[in-house]
Amino acid sequence: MPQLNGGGGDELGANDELISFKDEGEQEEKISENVSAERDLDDVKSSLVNERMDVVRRPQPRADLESYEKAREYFTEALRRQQDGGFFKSPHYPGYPFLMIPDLTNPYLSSGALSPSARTYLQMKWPLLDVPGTAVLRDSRSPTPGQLSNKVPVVQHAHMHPLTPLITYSNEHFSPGTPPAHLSPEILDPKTGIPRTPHPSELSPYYPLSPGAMGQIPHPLGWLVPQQGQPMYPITAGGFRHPYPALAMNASMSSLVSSHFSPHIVPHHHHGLHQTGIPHPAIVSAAIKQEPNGELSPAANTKSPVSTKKEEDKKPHIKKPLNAFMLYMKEMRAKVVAECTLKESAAINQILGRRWHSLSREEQAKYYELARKERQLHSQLYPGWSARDNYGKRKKRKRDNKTDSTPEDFSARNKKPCVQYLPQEKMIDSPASSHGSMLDSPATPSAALASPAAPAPTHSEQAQPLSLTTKPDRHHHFPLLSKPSSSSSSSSSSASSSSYQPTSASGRQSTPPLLSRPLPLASLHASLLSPPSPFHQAALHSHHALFQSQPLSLVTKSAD
DNA sequence: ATACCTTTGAAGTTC
DNA sequence: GAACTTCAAAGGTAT
Repeated sequence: MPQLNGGGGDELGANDELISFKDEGEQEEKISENVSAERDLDDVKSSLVNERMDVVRRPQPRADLESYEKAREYFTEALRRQQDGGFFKSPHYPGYPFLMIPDLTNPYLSSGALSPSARTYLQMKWPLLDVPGTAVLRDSRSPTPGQLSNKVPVVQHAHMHPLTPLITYSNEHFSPGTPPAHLSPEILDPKTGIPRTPHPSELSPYYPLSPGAMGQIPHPLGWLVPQQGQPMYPITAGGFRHPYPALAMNASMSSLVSSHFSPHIVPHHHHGLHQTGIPHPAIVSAAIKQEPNGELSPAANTKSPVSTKKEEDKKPHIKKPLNAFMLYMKEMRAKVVAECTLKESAAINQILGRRWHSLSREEQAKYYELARKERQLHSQLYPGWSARDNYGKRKKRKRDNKTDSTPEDFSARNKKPCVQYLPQEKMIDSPASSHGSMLDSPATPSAALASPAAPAPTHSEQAQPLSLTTKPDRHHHFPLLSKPSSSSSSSSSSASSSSYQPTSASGRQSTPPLLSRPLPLASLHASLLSPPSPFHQAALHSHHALFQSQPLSLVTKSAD
């Protein structure tokens, strides 16, 4: 079980890291094949660097600074704390259950105020920690909704548990403009905008309960209870068992959770509610997303086409549970964004992707475990839900080619050139102690950890140019435990060499199955040659497939 | 206004 | 069972 101060934290905050990001961006820009582009890139880089430095060096501003500045300040402070080994020493997820903390970044709670949430969260999160309460309060109260922009969460996350945001399936509902909930007994219904009085069940869990008291309440989801065997969630057996309290707490749903909720509070529609009557963050208003083609879900009844379609439209969109990487992204995005000036999600994601690979096995294992639990919760909440239900709900990507995309086409398709991967980042990213990892099995992290065979993935990646352009071929990934426990079989073993996971062998969505990132073939082969651990075998297998399927691209790319 | 981009992983579909 | 597709988050960018 991960401990609070556990290890390897991927401490971000380091200035070096920032630099690496910058470089990355630079490289990304370099993608352009022409020199002029590089020049532009340099310019951009310079500006980015300067900006970055500003952020890093900027003296701690005071309250009178602009919201943006404040945001940064907070973030900086958070980073400092992390580095100081304080509160956020490292992102551990001992308490996956934290995700269940009601109201945490609750997208439905228009109160928007992070304050109560944050406070509650902190209190619950580390009930045993000897954390200065003032500090907690100070952090949580700070940015008022008005001060924060919609992107506030980014900053706020820095103060919250890294995973807190993970649970919020739909942040889009977050309303920064409303007053902090803790300032008023009233809670605005996110949908109706009508103020309502929070039900005791909504508040009691957090506010009234002292950290110590909370531990006395057995958590219904024992498996979620984390560290030190201390139940952190004040969820009573008879009461609120929702695995996603955050959701349940949301204005409209919280009342539903209670047996004596006020009818007027209940949304006129039941969409978004689990059969248990408990809402889930994954539920998105049907209005937001609806099936273009009117596809019916299995649950659809047999009504006339018209009515059915209507029903369909009203049906809540239950989002897929986040996978390990998504969880990681949610957590780290804020940091990356704060550390560098990059704003494009695509670029950020590239960085995150690399960082993900640079994570130690243990670290990744945490996310896999979280993801596994997320899936479990999700399945419990929506037994009948299938990923297929969401198919077609999103506009179809314009996927070009694929069919016609031959290796030759590949180059043409790529608008962006490959970026050289900077070793620096890797080194910085991965804890010194960590040999990079890769994967492990979420289900059995320990097993993965045990595997000595794993060559430092980081090395290979560091040495190898990474193409930001296309997706790294997943084939190179070692088997992960993607299907953790439950399902599969895969037990995966750990990964050894780089972060390659063969699990889903298939190529990624629209991108051609080409290797954008020149594979660390040498290292890969080396690793494969070594001990024939299951992991290696799997890797080998995947690679064979890879080579078979796209030999050409591989060669060409690597040559680069 | 909305799709795209970009990442990895999970799960679905297709063959 | 391999290969492929879709979606999950996110937010700037492009259309």
